[in-house]
Amino acid sequence: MADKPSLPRGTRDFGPAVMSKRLYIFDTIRAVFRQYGYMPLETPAMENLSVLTGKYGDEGDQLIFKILNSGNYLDGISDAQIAEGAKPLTKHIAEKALRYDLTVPFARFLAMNRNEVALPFRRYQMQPVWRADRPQKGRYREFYQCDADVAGTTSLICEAEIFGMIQQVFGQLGIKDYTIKFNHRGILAGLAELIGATGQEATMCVAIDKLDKIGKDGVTKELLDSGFSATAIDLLFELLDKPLSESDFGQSLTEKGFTIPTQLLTGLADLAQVLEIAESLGLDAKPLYFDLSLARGLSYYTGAIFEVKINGVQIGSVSGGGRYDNLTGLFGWPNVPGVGFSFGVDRLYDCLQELNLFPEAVLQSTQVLVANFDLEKSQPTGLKILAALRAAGHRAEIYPEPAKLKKQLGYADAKHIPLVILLGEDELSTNQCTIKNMFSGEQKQVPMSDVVAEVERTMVG
RNA sequence: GCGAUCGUAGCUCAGUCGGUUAGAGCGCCAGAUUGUGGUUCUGGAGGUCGUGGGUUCGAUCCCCAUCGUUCGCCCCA
Repeated sequence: MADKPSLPRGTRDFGPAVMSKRLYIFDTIRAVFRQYGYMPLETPAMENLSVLTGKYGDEGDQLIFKILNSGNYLDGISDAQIAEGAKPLTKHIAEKALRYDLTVPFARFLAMNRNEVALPFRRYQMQPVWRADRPQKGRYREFYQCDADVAGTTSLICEAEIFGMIQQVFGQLGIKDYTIKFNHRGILAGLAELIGATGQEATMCVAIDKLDKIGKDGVTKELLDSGFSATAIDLLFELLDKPLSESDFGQSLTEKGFTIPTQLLTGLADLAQVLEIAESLGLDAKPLYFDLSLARGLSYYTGAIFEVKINGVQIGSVSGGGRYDNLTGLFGWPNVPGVGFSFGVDRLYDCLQELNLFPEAVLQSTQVLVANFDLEKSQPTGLKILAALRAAGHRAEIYPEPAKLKKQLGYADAKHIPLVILLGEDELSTNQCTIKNMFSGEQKQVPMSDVVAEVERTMVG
């Protein structure tokens, strides 16, 4: 036997059954993005390495998949350079790399096309990204991101509309019980200022973000290790102590006699306005929760941040995003603000699977199979019916070789084909055909001229 | 980058305290049933037990290495 083929670790094939379900999710999301005026964008799988490095921090740079130069990539490399080790050598032998996310390529695109894009520019992008990470549960080295961003506006309408898109996508996918948690980086920065840790909000945020994972003691330890004072940490937890809403939070701070930092006030005002716009848009306020402990890891967020969790399943957040001030600055186009979010398709898939929310129709590839008893005799009629069904817009196929009926029906069964048209001598001689419903087992003889109409009637019922 | 875990049929896994010919379920193919699938029964195909080395009279089993898997930490989606 030849060597068994295998896949690089952290990558997957998506077979037809899985793909059908994935496409259902992609199609739903795409339709909603378009409805909100977002335009499609695709960028190359590979970027110049210099575009990607330095954007994700040291750890991120390590996780970028580099592409070895073509030809003799050691040409012009001196022994001294080799002696320096792998890291400094990388940029000489690998000039290209696989994209690590969709945000940086988007920023690169904007900077390169700044004279052509009309701001505010809304784009969505659904493509795979690659990370040279160590795979584990729910983490892959190739996975899809579904991003939608709008660049060039500070309007809070965008934030509210993102909540709208999330609600619409979830509504269409049949997900009812979910929570959209939101917070604001200004509030977190203000919080840091209040506890006398100005400038250290990044460390603070990373720690807070883990609150529900490692608990209060874990966070305390991590902050102490990072050099926060015990009094600052106590104060932090006092402030974090579960305010009900963003307005209650502001109020409770005033009652406790704190002088509220400006950026905190701005954050609170922003969030209040987002909620107001959301209400005007007719959004459901129930899933929206202000959560002061939400921090999100990504450091480039500067305004509102949010994250979506589906309740009742043990799966992390399925969507998240936020506002940032300076998307394209690294590519030489300063002061372009933006806000964006993305859906985690793989996790959404797991949720729908667990909640059993994929519609039966998603699994059906072909709607009608034309079967035959004697291919030679029934072929002309079969092809005619096939063409008529396709012309009427139905997905139809003919069983292409002579085989026992048992096998043909088994094929229909395996492929979840709901209707089978049987063509044998009896049918041909009376100019009729038999339509079999594979779910109920019912059969019906109809005249050839009525086949399409009967198929349509059966599919509706 | 660190720490574990597991590699036996297409899939999920048993098993041999080291001993002739390595098993089951599911799946696949065929028949029972030459015009009827998803149920049932019968039969069949399919494995150098991840790879390389060592110990041994003898290794799928013990030891070492290597590759791969899965999971936790870091980080992240």
